[in-house]
Amino acid sequence: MATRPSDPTPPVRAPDEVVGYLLKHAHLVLEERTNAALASEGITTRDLGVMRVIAAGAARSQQEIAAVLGVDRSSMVALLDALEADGVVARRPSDRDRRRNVVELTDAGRETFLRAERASIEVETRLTEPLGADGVQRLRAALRALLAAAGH
Amino acid sequence: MATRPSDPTPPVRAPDEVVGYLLKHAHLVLEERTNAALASEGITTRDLGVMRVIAAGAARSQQEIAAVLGVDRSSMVALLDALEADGVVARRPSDRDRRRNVVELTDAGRETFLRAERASIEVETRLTEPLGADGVQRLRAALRALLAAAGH
DNA sequence: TATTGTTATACTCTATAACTATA
DNA sequence: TATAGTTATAGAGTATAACAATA
Repeated sequence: MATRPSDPTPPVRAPDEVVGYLLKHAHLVLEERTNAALASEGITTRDLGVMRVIAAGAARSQQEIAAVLGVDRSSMVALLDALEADGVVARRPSDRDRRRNVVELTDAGRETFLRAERASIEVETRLTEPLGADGVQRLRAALRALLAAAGH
Repeated sequence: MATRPSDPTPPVRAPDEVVGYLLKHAHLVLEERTNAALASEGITTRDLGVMRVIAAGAARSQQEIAAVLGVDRSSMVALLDALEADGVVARRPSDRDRRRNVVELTDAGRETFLRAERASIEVETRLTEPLGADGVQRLRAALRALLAAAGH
């Protein structure tokens, strides 16, 4: 297996040459810092993700929100329970299909979202500062291309 | 940034404009495909990560391996138990400090590692194909810079 | 019959604290 | 006293399957 081009011996890669390692650790540090920045709002990075999908109008029912975030609909229930208990989102049965819940931000939720999104952007900007504005855009484009190649 | 510089209303970002969202989903799809490619070797993406740290000589004791991978030393125990039961790694007490375990790949483990790393590289290459070889290198550089900015 | 939200449940991954053996 | 590995345990986060209400 060492000599044939069709079956090469791979080099031993250092962990930080591996894209998966880099993606995982970059995500972990960004999430950790965002959580710290959102602590005063009483929400987590994941909560902000849910609120952002709602605020962006990218989804309306619980199942649609879950699909955008890539989690199961059953996992969305507890997440929305907590946000509803905090008074930042509201659920109401859809007029057109009463099986579905229309999920919306409350007035307080919109304010919380704007403050939290501002803090989140600040963390993201600070952490990606060494890349420059162009670099961040290229990073986003590369990750989107990777996801598109995977059919996402 | 719409009116007052010190207290701007953030735009409502689409989820796929958010770096954290892109990092998380890119990592998930890469891990999922790597797991599928490694299934025939009987190891997971995480197992390969551990074996890579050992193979690269980036760490020798269990605690050092755990530190490189960013997990607790107690989490490393079960991980190594499974790999040792599979016969791909071996633990022996260090001669110089008998509290520490020197962790090494067995002969079979080295072969498993080479096959698995080859499969892992193939998955990574296929998924990052639309970026081109330069694009992948720029992606790695950007993620390393981000981690370096965070002190990692 | 199929679908939405829900519940009960279990599984994976992880960390914390306490233990042991060594230093 | 401090450290490496281990164990017991608990907390997130997740999914699967079954149920009620509705389509």
